[in-house]
Amino acid sequence: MLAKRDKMDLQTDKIILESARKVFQRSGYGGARMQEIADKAGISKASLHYYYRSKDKLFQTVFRDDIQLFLVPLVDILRDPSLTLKERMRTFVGSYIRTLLDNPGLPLFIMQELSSNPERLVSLVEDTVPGTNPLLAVFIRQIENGIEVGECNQVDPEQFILSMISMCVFPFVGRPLIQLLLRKDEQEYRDFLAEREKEIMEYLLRILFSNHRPSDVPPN
Amino acid sequence: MLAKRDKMDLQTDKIILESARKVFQRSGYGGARMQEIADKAGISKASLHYYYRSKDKLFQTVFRDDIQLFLVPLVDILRDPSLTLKERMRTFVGSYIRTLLDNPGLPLFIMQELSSNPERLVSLVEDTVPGTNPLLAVFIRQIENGIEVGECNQVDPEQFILSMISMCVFPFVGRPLIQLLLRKDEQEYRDFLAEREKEIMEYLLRILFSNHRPSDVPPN
DNA sequence: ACTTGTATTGACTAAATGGTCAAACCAAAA
DNA sequence: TTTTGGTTTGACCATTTAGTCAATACAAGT
Repeated sequence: MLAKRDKMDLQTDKIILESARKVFQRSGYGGARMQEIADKAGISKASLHYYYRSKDKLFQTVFRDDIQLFLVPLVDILRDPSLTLKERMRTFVGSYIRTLLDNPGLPLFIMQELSSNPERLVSLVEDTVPGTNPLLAVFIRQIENGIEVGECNQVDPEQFILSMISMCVFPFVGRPLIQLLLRKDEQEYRDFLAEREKEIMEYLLRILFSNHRPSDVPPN
Repeated sequence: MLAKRDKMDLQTDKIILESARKVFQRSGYGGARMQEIADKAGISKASLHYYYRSKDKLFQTVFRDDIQLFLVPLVDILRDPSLTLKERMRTFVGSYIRTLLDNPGLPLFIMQELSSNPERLVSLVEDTVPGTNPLLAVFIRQIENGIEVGECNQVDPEQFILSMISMCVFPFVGRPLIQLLLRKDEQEYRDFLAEREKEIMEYLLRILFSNHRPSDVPPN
């Protein structure tokens, strides 16, 4: 009775989504078991099906939420027209690493499912991110402009952006392996990732601005 | 009869491993189906069990091979004592991107399985890579040395190495998503990745050597 | 107290899945 | 030709899994 009330207050369907998210993230769609999700949510498997008719429906809901969580900050920052080049980079790196510190399992899950079922990509991504077309256009334009006026070094804008994303995301995707290579425990690795924001920015500035020196990080 | 001979010549167990690799890479351990592996290898499920007694045994074999393929070049280059700093970086990036171009699905598979079953990590990785201890020691020492003598910029060696690995590996892990963002088809993306080797080296040199200018790429 | 609409579950089903086995197959040795 | 050894498979089994359903519990309105 009390238990039931508690669940009601916490919204059973939200609890289910949280449990499902964990199980799907760890095992993928094929490896996930409805029973395990039900157990983790503290309900029966029948109740689980009462809320979400099928495994597929449940997965769709979880995946849609996750891909949105993963893409929205990226997209918003990448094409915000009011940001300068340096601001855009700094905002992206900071915001992204913070998002991922809160959801460490997110990228690997999305990559795995997208890779094993690429068809879902088109419909869901274009569903989540309206107007995919000019996603990187603003960013690329800014870099090209910087090169033209001689402020920036010659870089391929696409390669540069991919490098920025790589440096932010990969430490979360490859976490177990890197953690072993660097011989760090959970807490040490978290600290290492938090430190990483500053370090990445430093790298990006050095790549892009040949006259950049460590001292001119704080201003701007 | 002919079919059977063909299979014999090509070593049935090798065919099985190739099929299993593909299925495991796409679906993970939990999502993979023995029937699908058998079908892809052109044999019956019973034959599949004749060669590899259980799904677990088959997976172990595939995974062991893959993690070796993934780690050996990394390890060998990272601690080869005869390489200079720049040589080490150049060799690593070149060799690694080429390895991954031949096995694009490798990193994501390893990351996924390592993440859902981290215990396997310790035993298998330390099994595959003997003496994990001084893996990054040589590399880190070289960077620290370069900083001391004023040749290199101030960087955290661990963060720098992680960035190098990230830029090489992530484009393969995040392939479907990035391919969509950059609007490239298969061939365009392959070309993009092949180009990437030069671009990454340029970035790494700029990060590490403040006096580096685009012109001094070719010599050493 | 009775009704009503929602939430919950134990028991069940049908299909899928990993795994087994005896029988058949086949090339090469005897 | 017969035997022998490894190879292959159809049929089968036990277990697991997603999904169903009738029965129950329960809070709220009447």
